[in-house]
Amino acid sequence: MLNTKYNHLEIEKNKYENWLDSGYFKSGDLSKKSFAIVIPPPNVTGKLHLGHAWNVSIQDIIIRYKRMDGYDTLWLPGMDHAGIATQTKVDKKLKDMGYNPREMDREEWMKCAWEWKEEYAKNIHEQWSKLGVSLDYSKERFTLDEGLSNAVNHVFITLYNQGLIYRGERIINWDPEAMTALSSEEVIYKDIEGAFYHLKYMIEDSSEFLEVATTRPETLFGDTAVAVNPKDERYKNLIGKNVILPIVGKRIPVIADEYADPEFGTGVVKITPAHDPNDFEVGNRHNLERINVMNKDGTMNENAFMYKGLDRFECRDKLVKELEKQNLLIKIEKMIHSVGHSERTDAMVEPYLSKQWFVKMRPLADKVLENQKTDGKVNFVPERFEKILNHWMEISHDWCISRQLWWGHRIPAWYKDDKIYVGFEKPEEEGWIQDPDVLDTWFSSALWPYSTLGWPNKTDLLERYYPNNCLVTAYDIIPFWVCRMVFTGLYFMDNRPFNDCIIHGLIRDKDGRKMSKSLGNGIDPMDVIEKYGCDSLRFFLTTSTASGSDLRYDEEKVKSTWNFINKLWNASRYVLMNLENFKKEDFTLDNLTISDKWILSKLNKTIEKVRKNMDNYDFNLVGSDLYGFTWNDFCDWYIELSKTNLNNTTKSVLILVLTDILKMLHPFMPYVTEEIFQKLNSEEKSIMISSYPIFDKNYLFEKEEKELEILIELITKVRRIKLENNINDFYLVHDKNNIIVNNSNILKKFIKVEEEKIIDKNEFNINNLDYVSLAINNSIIDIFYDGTNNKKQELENLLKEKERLIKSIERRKKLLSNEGYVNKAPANIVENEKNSLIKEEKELEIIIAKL
RNA sequence: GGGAGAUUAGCUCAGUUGGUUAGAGCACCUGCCUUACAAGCAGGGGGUCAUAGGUUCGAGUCCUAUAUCUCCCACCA
Repeated sequence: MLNTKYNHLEIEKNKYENWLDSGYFKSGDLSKKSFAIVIPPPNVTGKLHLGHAWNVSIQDIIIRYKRMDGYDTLWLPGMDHAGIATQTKVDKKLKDMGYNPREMDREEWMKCAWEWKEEYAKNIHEQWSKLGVSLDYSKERFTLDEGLSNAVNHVFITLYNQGLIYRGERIINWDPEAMTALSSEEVIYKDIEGAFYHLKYMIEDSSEFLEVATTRPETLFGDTAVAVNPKDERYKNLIGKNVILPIVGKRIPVIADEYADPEFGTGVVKITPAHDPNDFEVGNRHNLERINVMNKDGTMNENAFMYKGLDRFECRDKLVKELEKQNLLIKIEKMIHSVGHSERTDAMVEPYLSKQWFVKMRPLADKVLENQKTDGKVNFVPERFEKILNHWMEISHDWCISRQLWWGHRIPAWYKDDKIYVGFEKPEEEGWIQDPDVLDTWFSSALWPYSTLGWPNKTDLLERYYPNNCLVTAYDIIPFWVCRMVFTGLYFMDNRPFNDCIIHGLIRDKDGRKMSKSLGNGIDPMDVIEKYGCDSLRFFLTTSTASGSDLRYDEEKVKSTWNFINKLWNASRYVLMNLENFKKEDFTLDNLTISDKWILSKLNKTIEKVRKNMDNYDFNLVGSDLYGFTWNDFCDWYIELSKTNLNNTTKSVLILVLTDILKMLHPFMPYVTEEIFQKLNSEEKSIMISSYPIFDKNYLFEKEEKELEILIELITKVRRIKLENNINDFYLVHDKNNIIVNNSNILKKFIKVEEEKIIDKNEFNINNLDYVSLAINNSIIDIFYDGTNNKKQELENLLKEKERLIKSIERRKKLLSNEGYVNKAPANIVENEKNSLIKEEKELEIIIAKL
């Protein structure tokens, strides 16, 4: 027999291993229709957080549902090498151990990185198993494994040969700490306190000057012009003259360029083509020299003269002092401005001139935009996220894909003198040197939906599982990942990578703040699992909010989910307790009572709704339907009703309904449903491979369902009257009401009325008692009781009720006398309105009579 | 500057194409240790659906403005 309390620790033990050993997670049954999802590969940089738990729970729900519903499901696991993120962490670890990673041998360093990867991959596997996710581990991939590396090379070489990958010298976002280029998506803009430094650029052979404002004075060593707007009357006469670059003392020209905004600042801009993307463009237009003034680590180089070797910020301080001393500083204006930071190292990003590899995005992005206009588009859930994809594809700029890192796919390009060779192998000739750089980590994850299936080889897996049926991810990953999978998928596979893209939100703390290390408000899902169980966590995560919106973590809600599971547990205890001598051959659905029919009818309506919502990925709706059906219909009513008539039919219905509840809850809470399912059906191996409930219209009993609803209404009203008037002993007097006559056993139990006190009106002749009348289903039922103590209270209640009814009746009459309503509203709704009116009029009549 | 979303009970959130008296969990009040469950049972109170207009027989839902908040993008010499 089960314990009186649900013990999640006990129940969640060993089950995962059993499922795994039984091979239930494996795909490949060719007799079935396929259904595939690839997991968003977590980074091998740390522990999974609540966001991951949410993400994989959604996927597991979909996969378990489809598996039970007869599909051959592939849920392909894997992890991402996470280039810069991992390298930063490995470097930090090595530094803490006393090494200087930059002085290490590349091979040696890679060995450390692989050790790191193995360790973290192991952690992630453990966490996945704690989360109960049914991944097909036989298909697991890693972005740096051999097959995927081959796919990466194939893509790079193909795009290069087709002119969609090029190498060029551009201003890119430079992370001086990791000493690598970044893509614009990897730059996070933050508002920080900075300053506007107003400097004097003296006009050559004159005592006059131009006032130039800059936020980065240290870049003046790279200035090769100052620009004014050609239409700016103030400076028109200076165009073509020279100014003297402060400190440096050299002459630079005053040029005219539209880029200078007369409205902004002083209208004069210093032009530093090697350190600002806009200045770079201006420099191109005017053929200006590009002078790089910084080293890769953010220190100043020889072009900064005496400041050589100083950090950029130290240089700024010293330079400003010197400018002040030379009377070239006009003022320092404090300001808040937004400055780019590296997503991974948080270092202030430096716009920096360097030679990098780029993907030419325009043609690829246009292909996505075109495809979104066809039936073969990616369907976003919720739909509005399609706009995000389109928006990114519209604004997309060329993607900088080379990274000055070691951890990643080495770029398949070799150089000899000024020649470039791109291919799989090093050219045979002597003297070719491979590019030392690696590719952006998102370059490999962009291929994930098909590279994991064996592409570029034409494999059976690819044939069967591409496009994937869906992809599940958070909205913040759309620009990094979803967009890129879509354009590479369309380009290389000539088909969208997935049919549906299910978007969920971000996890926040109880007060709506983002969870972060610096705030210390992060929650470890493993702690939640320890305290409340994986089942509680999963149900909470997946049913607490509508799809696409953020979720606040609230321990109280996890707790209330635990209570729900405890309720399910105890309902199951009740069922199991009553099945001790019940054998399989005793199962029968003959002679169904009104209660049996009621619950079966409700069950089938629930199945119908649940299936619809599962298919639409509306898991919060599934959650509340199942919660309500299980707790209110099954526990509160059917189980109590069953106690009045516990024969084999009732027992069979109990088993049937509970089993279907378990099956529908199983994708959400795999462990507890498995535990109970096996106790209930000892001959079955696992709920995981049982079949999902099917809606059966033969088990819809509208008449009985309605009748029992009437009985429930009566019971609820009588209970209320009993409580309000403090009644224990009473007569239930009816007008030959069959629902009452036929269900006296139920009434006996539910409102504790003795059988002999349920009396036909014609046979009732006690006059000295008080009474309350109820209008139930077109007949009047009176409750007679000794109310000598409650006269005042009763009167009050009656007056209140009278007031309410008058108002309501008035509203309904008005509505029904409105021709537009009666003619245009759906007939059933008008009909209901009429019935309600009749009922309320009757109720009012009773009250008036009584008063 | 451009875009997306939000605003519903004390709190956190649902609310499917417009259609009975707008729902749930938690919290609150009253009464119960009723033989599955007191982490429970029974009953109850609580909402001008941000504001102002409009469309409609009918609006939380559709349209237009406004306010407040959140997020994304762009700009920021």
